[in-house]
Amino acid sequence: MTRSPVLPSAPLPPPGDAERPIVTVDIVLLTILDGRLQAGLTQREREPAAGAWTLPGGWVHTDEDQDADDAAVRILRDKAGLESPYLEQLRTFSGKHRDSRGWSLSIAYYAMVPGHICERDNLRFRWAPIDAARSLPFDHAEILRTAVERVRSKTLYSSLPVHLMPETFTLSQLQLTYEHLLEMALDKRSFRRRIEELNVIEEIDGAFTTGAGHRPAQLYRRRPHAARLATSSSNLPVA
Amino acid sequence: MTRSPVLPSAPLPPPGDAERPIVTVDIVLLTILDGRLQAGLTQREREPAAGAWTLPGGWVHTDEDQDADDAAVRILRDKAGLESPYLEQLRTFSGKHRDSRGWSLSIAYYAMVPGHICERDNLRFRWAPIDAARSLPFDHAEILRTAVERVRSKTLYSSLPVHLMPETFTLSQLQLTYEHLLEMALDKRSFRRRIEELNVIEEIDGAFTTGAGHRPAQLYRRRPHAARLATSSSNLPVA
DNA sequence: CAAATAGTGTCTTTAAGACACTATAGT
DNA sequence: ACTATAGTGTCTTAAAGACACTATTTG
Repeated sequence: MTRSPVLPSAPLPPPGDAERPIVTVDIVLLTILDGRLQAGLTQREREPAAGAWTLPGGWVHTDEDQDADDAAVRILRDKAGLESPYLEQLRTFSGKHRDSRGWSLSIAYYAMVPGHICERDNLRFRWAPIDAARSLPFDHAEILRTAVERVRSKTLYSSLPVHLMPETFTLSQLQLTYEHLLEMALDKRSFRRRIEELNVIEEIDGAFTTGAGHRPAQLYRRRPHAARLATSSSNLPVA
Repeated sequence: MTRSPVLPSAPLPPPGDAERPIVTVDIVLLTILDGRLQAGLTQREREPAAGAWTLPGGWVHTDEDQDADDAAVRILRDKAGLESPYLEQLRTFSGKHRDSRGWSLSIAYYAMVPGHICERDNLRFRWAPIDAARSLPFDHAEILRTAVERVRSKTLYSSLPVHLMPETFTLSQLQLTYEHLLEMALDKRSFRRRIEELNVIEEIDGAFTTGAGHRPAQLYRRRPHAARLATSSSNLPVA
């Protein structure tokens, strides 16, 4: 192939800084609370939309963040007091009109934590049932909807919801979590078969629930290899 | 919840332009050629890596692109002469070290076209078998690997590969395309059952292949609703 | 009619769902 | 002994795979 006689409308030097998009990271933080899927929201401190509750987010700090994953971890630490939640990139939302300050771009993530975490009350933070969060500012409602859709569809064939569980849990508790996520009842036998095949949790030898008025249940924990920061390929059905 | 006495390390005004990341779009353009999965590459015109073959990409033009999808469409038009290929966002790659010019961010897409398209030879463009493209500059090899992985895994449960087919095609040709993608043989009966259930292609009434030394084959086409620009949720298994 | 590929019938194997049954704690 | 939930056995149903068989063209 020879040199092109006419150059395609190819990039010349990097665009002037003024034309560079605004780059942020936004996070859909999910948990199960009161038997419902809830999203973590923070209250904005300044314009635009000062005072409004939004998805936790922030600028990418090119001086301190190695990459966008890093920025997401930092933001969750600062805004929700979380140390190592399960975190995975969702997708990037961009455009001229999604933010009044100009052409902007948000690398969106979703994160999952067990219920009853995030109780630092010096934070402007609260949980909201996902149905009550339909009217978030910017395009945050769309980001939330996309994340919930992604999490629900992964729930159908993967072990993603184990990241909503506490350190130790029973199979019945895990099944309840799946049922709250999917908003449908699951068959106990099929559920247990599926989870066992996925091979992501393990029995804790000799550890059982006590004190309930019925037969004690085996306690389980996540297998250690279940990473907290996932690449998008890690929970696919096996080929 | 009351106002926080100590502000979290929250964003102050937007970072100065100099600290904004460099934002590009890169595209993994795929086709089947010579019975193998191949990627479309363009030759870089300037530093860094001038002369090297890379994934087609370019700056986001905040003045003319409505959003990142728009930028991807423009880049494919300019660099590969394509008008409406199937296009879907893959994920965003970012970091301090992926480009020598500084903290950069690439919104990666994958695109799929029928073979024997893109034959404008005033373009610095060529096809390369994906195995021969392991040593692309920047992190383009990783982006390519991620895209191929995504496409292969979607092939297992979706109709994605119909976008690699020409206007009209036979079921045997479609099966061959799946087999080239997955690098495995598929059972004819199961394949036809699956495709029929997906409901994405339709018989062309009375149109058959001719001239081959054997029984003619029914010709098919994509059903019109099969969008060329997909959101990530559109090809999921049904709930 | 021989060769080659298109397309179908149907049996086998595997996975998913339904659902009853047994197990074991607390009261 | 009764209740409530944990956990298992097993039959039924649906999906996937294997593979032989029929169909229809060209030469």
